Amino acid sequence: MSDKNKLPLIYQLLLNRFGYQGWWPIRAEGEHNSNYHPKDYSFPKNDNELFEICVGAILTQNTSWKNVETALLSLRRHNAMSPSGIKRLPASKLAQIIHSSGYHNQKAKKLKAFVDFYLNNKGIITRESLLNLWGIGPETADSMLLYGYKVPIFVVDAYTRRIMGRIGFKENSYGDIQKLFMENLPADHKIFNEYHALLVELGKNICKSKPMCNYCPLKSICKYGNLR
DNA sequence: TTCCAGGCAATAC
DNA sequence: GTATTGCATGGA
Repeated sequence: MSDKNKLPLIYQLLLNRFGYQGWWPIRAEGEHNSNYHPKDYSFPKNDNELFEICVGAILTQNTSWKNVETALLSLRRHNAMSPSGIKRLPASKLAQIIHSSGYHNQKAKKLKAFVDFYLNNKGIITRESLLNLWGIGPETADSMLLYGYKVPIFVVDAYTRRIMGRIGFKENSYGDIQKLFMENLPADHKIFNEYHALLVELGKNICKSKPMCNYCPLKSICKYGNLR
């Protein structure tokens, strides 16, 4: 099997093992916490939910979602989970509120920069314009576009790179890996959504820095797994 | 104690 | 142009 033909197969194997993931975790009407909503691709349903996804995308940079969740709760408690709420706060105060997410001084500055942009560009958000902002790189921009704006663009993260590298794909840069997925799968935001979430699930639980290949649903097609 | 987490910008070479 | 370093909290 050629490498490219593996992409749909990997998706099926991951889906069979882990099931639908229901990303992006979001606090819906009447819910207290951010929750996953498997097989429901209607989120975000409004501007508040969209904004919350964008905030989460910035806060989760190189940080566990658990720490981000604490920071999101803190923002809500301080009445600051909105563009105006964040704009009104001094960066130092904002940093205190989100401290559990780590890098809180940097992330406070990133949130401020994003909010200014967001308020000045209602609804018109391009990848390029996001990348021009201080604090937003390719993964954060693509996460906002895919999970917030339902744009069919593939999100590449550290897990994706590790997993694809171990399986034996030669593509290594963000752009090359992204192209690999986008040129060999239907351009459907629901599929890109699940696929990325499933890769995270595999990377978190099995294809860790110390991989547990014996439990891996991809063992049969993985170069690294077959060496073990 | 050490390592790692749903990156990015600044700096060094 | 690529490699390294600083940013920081919290759980395993």
